[in-house]
Amino acid sequence: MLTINQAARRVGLPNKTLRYYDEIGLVSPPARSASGYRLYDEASCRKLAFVRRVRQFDFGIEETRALLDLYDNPRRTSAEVKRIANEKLALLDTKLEQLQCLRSELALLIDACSGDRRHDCPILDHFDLPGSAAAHDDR
Amino acid sequence: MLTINQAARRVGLPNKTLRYYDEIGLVSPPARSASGYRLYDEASCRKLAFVRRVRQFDFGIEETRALLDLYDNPRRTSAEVKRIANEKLALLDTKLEQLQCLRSELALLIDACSGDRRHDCPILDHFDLPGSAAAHDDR
DNA sequence: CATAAACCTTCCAGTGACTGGAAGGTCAAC
DNA sequence: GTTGACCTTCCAGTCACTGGAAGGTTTATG
Repeated sequence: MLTINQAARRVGLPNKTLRYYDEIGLVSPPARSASGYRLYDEASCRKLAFVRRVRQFDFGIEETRALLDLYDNPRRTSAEVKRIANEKLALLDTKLEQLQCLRSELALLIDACSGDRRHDCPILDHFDLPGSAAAHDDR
Repeated sequence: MLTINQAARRVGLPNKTLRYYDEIGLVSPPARSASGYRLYDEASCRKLAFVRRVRQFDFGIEETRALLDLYDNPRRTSAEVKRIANEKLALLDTKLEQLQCLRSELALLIDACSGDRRHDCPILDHFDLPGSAAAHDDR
């Protein structure tokens, strides 16, 4: 049985996070020592590592809990898991698309920017309101 | 002069966010009515829209504040802005790389998953601890 | 002029997923 | 036996809002 810091090192999470996961009932240590120390076994460490991996994939805590339930439940079918994973993949794709769009816009702006001591800057101009140029130009 | 909801509609942000930006001193309305209503003018709307765009690029509030200071300050050089934008671009690239990595991993797992009524699932197996197989196999 | 609705105000609480710190108990080494 | 590393709980803070309650104001209509 591992104490909290040993388990934390083993699975690569901060001990505060393990306490938090215990608190919210996501992964609780299977035992406590006589003096109240959390004691993690192999199975709970695997769950923690599982949670860490799932979290890296940007699943929220409740999604992670659902996945963990499936992981825990030997009667779950792979179809259930696949459905959840597919939903997440779609979300991930949307996010990626948005980020890529931002990335290329920002890169374009940087390209357009002289980066010298001049005071006009296409980066800042770009962030302006549509129609605010009119406020400058038309009045 | 626009009231808070008019300004909010104009720049495409919730009125709560405008109040929040006022509270933290990011963008404050230039005036209040006799009865205390926030009154936004053209310039403050432009700043709000600027902030919205910048936030879409995933800059934090303090980065946004820095950018807004530059936007506000006619003596800033484009070099300053370019430096900040370049830093952000690098961050964005890192984030994109990580997400793409996650995406392809997840896609592979979904591919490998039978998605039927069977109980073994490569998606779940994948999230397992490295070395946990040993715990199953070796004991 | 009364009233209803649609606004506006401030203040307080909650979100998600932790993170930090204080106050205090426990354990291993020298 | 005392230092120092570790453990506990509890409370507060983070970020960038978001929601709601309680109450004041403005506008439109009867």
